Amino acid sequence: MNEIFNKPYEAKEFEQDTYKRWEESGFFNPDNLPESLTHTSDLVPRTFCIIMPPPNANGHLHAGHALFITVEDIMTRYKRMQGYKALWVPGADHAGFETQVVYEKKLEKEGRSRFKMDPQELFDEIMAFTLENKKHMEEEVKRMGASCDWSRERFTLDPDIIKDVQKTFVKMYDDGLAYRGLRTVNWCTKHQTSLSDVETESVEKTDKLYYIKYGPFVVATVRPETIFGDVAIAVNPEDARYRQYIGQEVEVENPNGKLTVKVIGDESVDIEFGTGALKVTPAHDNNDFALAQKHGLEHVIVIDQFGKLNEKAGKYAGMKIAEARTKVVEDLQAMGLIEKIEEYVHAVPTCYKCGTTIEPRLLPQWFVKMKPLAEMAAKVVDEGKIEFIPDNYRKIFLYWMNNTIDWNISRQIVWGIPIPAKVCDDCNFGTAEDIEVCPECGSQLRKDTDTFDTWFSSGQWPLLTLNYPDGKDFKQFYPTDVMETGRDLIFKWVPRMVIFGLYLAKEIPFKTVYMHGLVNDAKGKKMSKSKGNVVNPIELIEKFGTDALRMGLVVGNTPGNDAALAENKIKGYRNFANKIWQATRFVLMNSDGVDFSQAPELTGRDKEVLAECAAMKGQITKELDDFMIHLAAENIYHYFWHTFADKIIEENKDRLKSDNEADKYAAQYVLNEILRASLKLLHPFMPFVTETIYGNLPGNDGKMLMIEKW
RNA sequence: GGGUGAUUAGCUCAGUUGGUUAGAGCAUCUCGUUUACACCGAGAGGGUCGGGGGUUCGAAUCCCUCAUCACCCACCA
Repeated sequence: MNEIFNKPYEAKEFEQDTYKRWEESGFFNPDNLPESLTHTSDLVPRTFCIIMPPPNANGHLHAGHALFITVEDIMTRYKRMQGYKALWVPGADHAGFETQVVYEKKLEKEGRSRFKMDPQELFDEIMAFTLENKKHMEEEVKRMGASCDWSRERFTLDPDIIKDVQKTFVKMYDDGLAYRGLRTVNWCTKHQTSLSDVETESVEKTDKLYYIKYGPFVVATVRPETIFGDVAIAVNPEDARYRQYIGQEVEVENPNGKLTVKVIGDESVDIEFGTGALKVTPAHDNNDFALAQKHGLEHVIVIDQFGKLNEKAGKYAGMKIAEARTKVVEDLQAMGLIEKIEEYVHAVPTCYKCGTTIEPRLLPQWFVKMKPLAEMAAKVVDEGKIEFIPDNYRKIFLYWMNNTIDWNISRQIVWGIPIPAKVCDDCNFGTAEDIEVCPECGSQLRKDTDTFDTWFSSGQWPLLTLNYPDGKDFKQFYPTDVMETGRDLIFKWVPRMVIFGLYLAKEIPFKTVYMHGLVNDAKGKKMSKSKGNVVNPIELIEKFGTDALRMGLVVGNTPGNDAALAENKIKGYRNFANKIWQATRFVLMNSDGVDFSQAPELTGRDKEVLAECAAMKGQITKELDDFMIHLAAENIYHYFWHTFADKIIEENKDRLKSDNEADKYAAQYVLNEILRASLKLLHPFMPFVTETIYGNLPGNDGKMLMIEKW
């Protein structure tokens, strides 16, 4: 027996070396898997593929990463051992806006600002920062035991990725699916960029609702400071109070003087709300913009990109929104134009990173026409071509796909993939063609300086990583088998991958979507820096070992639901790792030098026990096939500890001391059989301790459990 | 205003298409230093499965309803 078994299992002593051995073996790359494992009677070997959701390369791994790496690694190792050519493609995401925000904070601390920097210089700095963090991230993924193929790792800013992403844009432009549009977009006045709808967060806020006397009407508004941008008053055509005004022009008064606005009738106006009369400010409200489009109204911009009123606001020019609001209300009050003020609770969109209230801003941007694309995506899901685990995410997906609005893909930040377009500043024209002069107004075109929304590139990730359209990997592994990702990405990411897959490759990108929930603290509370309850997975690895952390993350953690992560739980699995170690020690101590080539004379009980072990294998297999990882992990744990160690080993202790050589041999045989079988079943969950043990079993020199047949 | 999930032992959670006395880990208590392991073993206590109603021979599981919590979505200004 190898002397390493003479002391308790200490994960730290073995894990890093074991990972190195795996990497050096080359078996993370499915092309290197031995035929003895992958060979089937079919001509084409069975494949299995997972594309890793590329972690943001702007920091360290958190508990959520640890969970998804564990789940995906379990799936991959399981399939690999089953003889599939298993490919798990790692990646790193430049995470455009996210990283830019992280870097801006860093600049702020240093007393610098991106707005005073040359764009290229800023880009280079963020690139250096990202590449440094990318290394940390990769190291940490390795420490989790991830059996992904590093030779295929991709970064979302790899030159060929950039080229392919830009190509997709041009194709969409040619197909009429990407267009330059002028409309109100979600503008963050702090970060000076527009955001898509999924990048805003609705926050409940109590504001004042001002009832303003406005010509023959009283209008209710929370934004009196936009009054200078009003172009109309809208009422419901059904509303008997106001019907007679529709179509007329009326004179209204504001602190800057008198204004003539049109009265329009529109069913979207709620008769019950406020006074039933709505002031229309197309440049600063999404709703009003839609109304203006419909009724052919002009728009007057009164607030600039920094959230300050402009010259159109007369004496309020230069004031910030909040200040202007107070002042305008004061002045209106002095003029006797405020009828009443009410408290009003409503949901306000804010920047999901800094919480700044989103300012709807009229801006020419690139949009993706979502309707036809979303319909394709909804169709394949409706037809059951993509399975969701748990199934209720299918409903959420469909709801989302049936309620899309056009996707703003322009970001006014440097950290991203440049949009390959030419735009006209004079008439808002834009084109993906390489021309110099605006065909609309004759002005000189300029190169668009905006970059793509991150999700525009990550949405194509399965295609990009597998080298669509001509790559060998694409032909072999697309569509992929499982997309395992966080439940919060059901909107942001999953639909976009389906859409791009269907649009470009004419085929779904994955057959199964597996959603994991959040990892919370021991009490089930959300981890947050401010609460100080954030657990660092690497610290837990240092303390208890990766295998223990993996089990702690996975046991009892049902797909789609949030999980509580307690140190005690992980400690329990650290103990379990040692239990496996000690049981091995016992078995080896009692069968030193025994040659198992002879068939043993098994007792009835032996046969029963072996049959039980085989049944356990069947059960774990079924549970893994059904993506019930939480059950599989718990069952193999329970089997090993409470059946194998507590019962079978105990039962056999006397036989091992027996003088009856045949019976002793049978006992040794049974224990060895079950030990080896259990190590295989445990390996996807606890790869390090099982691999370490396996390599130290007699006769196993150089053999790897990782590629043993399941 | 919509939607989803949750509610099971002191705590954190399982319970796979309804089927024998409802499970695990941790915690608690009792016993045990038996040469694999105290990061251990043997055993014990502890739950009217959120409330109410219904379907069924049978419900933690299916249906209705109410309550509480969590999360997500939302352009009534």
